[in-house]
Amino acid sequence: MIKITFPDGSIREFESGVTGLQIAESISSRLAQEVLAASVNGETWDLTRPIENDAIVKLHKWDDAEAKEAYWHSSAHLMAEALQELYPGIKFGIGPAIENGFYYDVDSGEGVSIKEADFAAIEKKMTELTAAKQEIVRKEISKADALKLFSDRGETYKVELINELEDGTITVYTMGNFTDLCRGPHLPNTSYIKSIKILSAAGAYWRGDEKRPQLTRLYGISFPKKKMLDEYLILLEEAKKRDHRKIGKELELFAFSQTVGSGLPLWLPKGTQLRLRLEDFLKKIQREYDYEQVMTPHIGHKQLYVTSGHYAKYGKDSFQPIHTPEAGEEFLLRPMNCPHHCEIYKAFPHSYKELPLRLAEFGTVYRYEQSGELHGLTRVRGFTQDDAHIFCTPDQLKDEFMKVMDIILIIFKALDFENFEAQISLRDPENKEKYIGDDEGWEKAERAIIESCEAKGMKARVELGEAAFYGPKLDFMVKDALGRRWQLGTIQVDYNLPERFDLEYVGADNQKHRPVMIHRAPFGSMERFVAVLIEHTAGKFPLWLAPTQAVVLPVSEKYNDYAYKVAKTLKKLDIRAEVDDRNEKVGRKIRDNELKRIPYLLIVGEKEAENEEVSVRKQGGEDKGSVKLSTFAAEISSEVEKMMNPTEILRLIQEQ
RNA sequence: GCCUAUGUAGCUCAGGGGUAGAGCACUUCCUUGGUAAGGAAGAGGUCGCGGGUUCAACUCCCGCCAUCGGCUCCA
Repeated sequence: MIKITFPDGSIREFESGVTGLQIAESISSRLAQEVLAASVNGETWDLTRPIENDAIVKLHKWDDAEAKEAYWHSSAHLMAEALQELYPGIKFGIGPAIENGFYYDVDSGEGVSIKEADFAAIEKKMTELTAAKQEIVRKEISKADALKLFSDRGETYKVELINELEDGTITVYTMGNFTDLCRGPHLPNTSYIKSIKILSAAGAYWRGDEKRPQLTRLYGISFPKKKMLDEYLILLEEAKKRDHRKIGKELELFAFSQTVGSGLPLWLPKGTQLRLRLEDFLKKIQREYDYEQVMTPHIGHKQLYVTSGHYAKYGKDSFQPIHTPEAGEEFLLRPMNCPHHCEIYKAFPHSYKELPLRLAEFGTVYRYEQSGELHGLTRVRGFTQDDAHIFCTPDQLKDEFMKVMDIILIIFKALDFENFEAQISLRDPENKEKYIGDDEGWEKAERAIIESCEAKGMKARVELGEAAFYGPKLDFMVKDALGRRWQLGTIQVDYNLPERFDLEYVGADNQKHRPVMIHRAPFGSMERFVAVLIEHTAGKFPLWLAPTQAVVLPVSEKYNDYAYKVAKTLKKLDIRAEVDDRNEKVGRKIRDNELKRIPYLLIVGEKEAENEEVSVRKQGGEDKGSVKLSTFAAEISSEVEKMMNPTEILRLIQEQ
């Protein structure tokens, strides 16, 4: 007999060799139906794998991540089995469970490609296999046997994987005629998988290496109930409606032109208004935090980037130099603002008394992103960073770093970005040559970031090898409508550029010292931030950001003049209003999708026109009745003012 | 850059070797104290761009450009 300890601390005895499924059956038949995987001493196991010794056991139902992983992983195998039947000779790469569903990388052979049109057949075959209720059987095998098994079948990709594994740790899983190299865990049999959808096919390089063959990656998802699949598909549809590219077009925020160039966004009047509001908000915060605004050109002499190290690292993959007609000089479109700001620092000598010096600029930069990488406003070739560079003494670094964290938190709070993830990106210790600068500087910088996060109580994931080539950083990531992660705010410590630009200050000891630099961009870039903001709000912006804050609706043609007068008066008070005039010959009707997103509707008719009033209705909210135009304007202004108050927001954060 | 798909009216999309279609939007008129209102009439397209095949190409073939979903990359 063995002792099984449950999560609630209770202990029960079972025969040695009992399985997770049997334990579930002993508790209740309903649990046995719903359980999908088991954790044994913290490791996820197949439900059918015998437990030989005393163990702590937790049973996982669908809602646990462990259960979903086993479920989708088995689904990936099921898809592979179906593919093996449909495409004889197909070779398999890897096929894991992912955040939403699973994929399998396959090589369908010369001249054979699996396309969207084939999905239905694959789904059908998979469904057949689930109906067959095939047992999924785990087996431990020796490395030699594994190599033989897979090389006999010509599974070159699997053989490569096996070669890297330790003998004695190798397991395979078999279902029907399909056997796959796999660590597991898996479902007991294929009948658990009920509703299946193949979602997309895409190319993916073997082992993520663009020099190696490109396999076909088939993405799919599966659920234990048809209703869950339907709900998921509806969710995807809903997410597509929030796509910033769609809403950006509907609300006339931004556009692209083939003639201007791909990845070069054009900000339309309303989008520009939205963006300027965000910029004003940040400027206001920066005034409180003692930043100074600067302005620098969009191009710089090639030598500037040679000095900064950017040219050596990225010169060939950037927009190529601009040449002058006579002097034969070379200028680059700037890929970043820091070198310019370093030159500002160098323009005058500095005393320790002036530090920290915080130079801020909404600086537009140009980067030649690969054509396949461009994506709406989130990945573009010309964009504006809400950049600032802080030059400080080493002693001031941590304090400055934490102040920048505050700014980012204020912004995320003000815009209700609750679900951000913080990531500390450090150097890859294995590949130090990829980075510029000495070990000591790197270690100091990395320590400063980690300690700041600790001091602020910020939970951050640490990623090795994700640092910028000139220094470690703390990034803030937010998901878009479809769950894709985008990096927004970033804070980067840099001991390196001050060295390269030979930046100095005179200390209290009257000696020259090297300042430390912090690069930071709370929004990241205005383009990407606005994109994510659009997807978060589905284009229904808070009042203070709304591209149009009120729409004026005359009840009939007689009151058109008054409606236009109202809109004009409001605009003078910095409240953006438009007239939706159904009779006006030259006017543009407000699109219905847009109308729903405008916070206030102002209805004007005879009574209002006589008394200089408007009849106010809040979208999706109460009818405020008729009020004086000036009263309405004052109310909106004070509401906007309140929402744009950084000290108030900081107070709110500290209260939590 | 690579793999898959797509490009037809302002928008969403259908179509198909022989003069280009729908719904919504737009214009005019009638009706309307209104939040995707109804009726009637009308206007709107070099079918992404460039070649080729053909008596004839928006449709078939080739190349390019742009876009979607991924991969790689990401200062």
